[in-house]
Amino acid sequence: MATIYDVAKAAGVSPKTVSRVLNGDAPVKKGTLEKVRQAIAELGYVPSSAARTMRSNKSELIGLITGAISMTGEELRSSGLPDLFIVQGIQKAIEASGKTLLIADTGGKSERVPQLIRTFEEHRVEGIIYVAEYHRPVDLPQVAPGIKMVLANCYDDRGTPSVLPDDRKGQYSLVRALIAKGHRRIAYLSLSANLDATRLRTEGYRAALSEAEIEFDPSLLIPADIDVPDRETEVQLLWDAIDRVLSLPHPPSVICFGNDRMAMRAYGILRSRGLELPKDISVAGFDNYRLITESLYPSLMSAELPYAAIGIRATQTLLDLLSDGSAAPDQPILITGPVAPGDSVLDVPTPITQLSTVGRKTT
Amino acid sequence: MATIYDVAKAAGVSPKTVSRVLNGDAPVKKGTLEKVRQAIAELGYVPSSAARTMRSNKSELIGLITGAISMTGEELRSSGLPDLFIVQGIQKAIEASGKTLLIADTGGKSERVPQLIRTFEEHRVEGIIYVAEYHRPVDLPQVAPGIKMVLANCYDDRGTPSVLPDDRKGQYSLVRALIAKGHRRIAYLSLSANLDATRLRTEGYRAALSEAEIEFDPSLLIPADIDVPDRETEVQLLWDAIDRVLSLPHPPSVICFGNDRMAMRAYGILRSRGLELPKDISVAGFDNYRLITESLYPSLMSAELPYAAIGIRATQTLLDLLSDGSAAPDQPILITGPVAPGDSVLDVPTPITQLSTVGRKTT
DNA sequence: GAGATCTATGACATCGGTGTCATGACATCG
DNA sequence: CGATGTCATGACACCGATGTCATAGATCTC
Repeated sequence: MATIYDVAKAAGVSPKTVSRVLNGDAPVKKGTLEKVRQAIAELGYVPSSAARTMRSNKSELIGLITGAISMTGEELRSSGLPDLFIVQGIQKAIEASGKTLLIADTGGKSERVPQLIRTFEEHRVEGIIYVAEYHRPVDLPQVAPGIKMVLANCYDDRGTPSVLPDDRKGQYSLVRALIAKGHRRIAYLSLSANLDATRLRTEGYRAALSEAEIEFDPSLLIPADIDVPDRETEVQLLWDAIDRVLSLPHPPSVICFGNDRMAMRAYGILRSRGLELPKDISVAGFDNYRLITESLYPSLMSAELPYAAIGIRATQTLLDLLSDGSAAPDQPILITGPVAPGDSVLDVPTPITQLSTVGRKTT
Repeated sequence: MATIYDVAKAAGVSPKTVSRVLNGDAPVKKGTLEKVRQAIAELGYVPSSAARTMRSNKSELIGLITGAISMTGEELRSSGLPDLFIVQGIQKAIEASGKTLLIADTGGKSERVPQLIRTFEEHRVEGIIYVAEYHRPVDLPQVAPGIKMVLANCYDDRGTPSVLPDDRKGQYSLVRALIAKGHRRIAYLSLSANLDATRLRTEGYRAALSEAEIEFDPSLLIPADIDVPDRETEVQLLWDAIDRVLSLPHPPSVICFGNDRMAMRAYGILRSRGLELPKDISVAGFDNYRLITESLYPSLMSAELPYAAIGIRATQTLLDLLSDGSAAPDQPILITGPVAPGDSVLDVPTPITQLSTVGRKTT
């Protein structure tokens, strides 16, 4: 591969002049410029970023650690591919900044993270973004001083800058939309109860209820997606949970599910019980995983967490840290998303007079 | 960040000796070794890959060009995420080789490819893998001599080494499995007719039929997934195609779809016509996109193209080219996959005596 | 015991860019 | 017209590794 010396020789100038042409950091005579340009083109010269990095001590590299790529196969998660959307957002934002992204995948094994960080350190990345597969706390090894770090979809107790989905507000907005459509008996079959997301979403669910003066009914709230290995058990759990809320003396008019996949399964389960959607029962999902929400019939109403935006925001946070050395945010940055409409939720015509009454009866 | 000189000074030896400790390429006295090791640990020294690359002219970098990451959002493709699985396979294989992967995403804009290649050239990657989003011909710009290239899920007319899914065999195996279950009237609602995949799969479909001495009936073969912008039209096309085959004087007992998403939609359409699955009509998909095949009820039978394996194979091909300079394969390497069983296909009890008769009547 | 061989280490040059400083050719100014 | 400034360019050192070669001792050989 041609070097700057080859170009210099071919153009009959010094390497430094070629450098000036490349970087435009000093005036070069028109004729010289032409000669150099031509030599570059003829030799197919491409400058070496390794040499540049060495001289300038700036790599223009950003490291990204994720499990998103490797996790799409066998262990396909139920919620869609949130971390992949985050990676997508990061990708876009980095590209716009002109830096280069090094992506390392954990392959699902967090014990490999130190090794990945080590590789990044060897390449002298300027910053690292760590993307978690779901909203959770993490405990990462310290990185070399001078390398900035930002967490996406996760947080630690060390004050590392962090960007998180606003699960609380997501569920709040969804339930609020259901109430606006006239629903008062709203069941919530959530994900596993020990997830941060579930805790926050439950808060949002209750906040929306209380705002509408609907009393919270514990029998309408069931964690129905405990992490079990096989699909059979998963489906049984869901089936059972649906059965429980439908058998209540005062059954719900709408069921919210912890994610779109649960809702998709529920379509089959509800129909096999002879219920028509959304006439007999309304359904709402979570994540707005479009493959599901838009392909199902009727289309599924769902709360969307803007994962791409999380990635973009995390990248911006990092780039800010790198450029103006601005102070790191000391609180997690929360990103909120819209509610995706869908035909899976019935508009319940509720006369205003009845509305408050029903609300009280329901309790 | 500490350099090898800092370590040398701290340990009271020459930089070269530190280098020897790092690379183990020459004997070092035990005492010296200890001193150097300790200095490295104390200073948190990590060697600079930029400097190494410069000296050795070996970057240990592999470039990957794909649209997989950016294409998971809005323009979610109907077939699942084949290219993402390929990327996943590549990721795994590269990692095992000890090299580092640079991932660049086209963002769906192929005109950006030259720019991405340029970036890779600056980083002096040793090889580039190009992953296409679906099985198709490509025409990529020439890369700098010395950089090897391998195509995954695509091919060109320049003899660039290429790894492809065996679409022909995939559909062949699927139809063969259907025939083994006793089906003789097999409809095929394919993807757009001008795709390589469709051409090859149709070949496979016909090969399986002819092997079983079932005459090919053109009215059972309908391209039903023309690329249209809106979902409404897509669904209408599918609805119409299903209608056409079901209205035939001799309707099919099973319908194959061009991908799992079409099959998923068909579930709703068929049911809304009062048909029960799989009692009244059997259904088969393509891709074995697990999120769909395993979540649907009944679970969907589907042909699987092992995309991860394509990625792994492409990587191996590239690594081979890099190491022993072995000759590039002059024919595309075809990767075949299994048929995923599912409850969407009914076992048709067919007495052997009847079998051949039915087969002949069908024609 | 003198020369040959091996062991452990260091001096130095080099990879490909770029920052610093010097220099020669003009242009400008008092 | 000599002093000063600007423009265009080049010489040289340096970034952080490592290959090459040299060398001082230690060990071996006949």
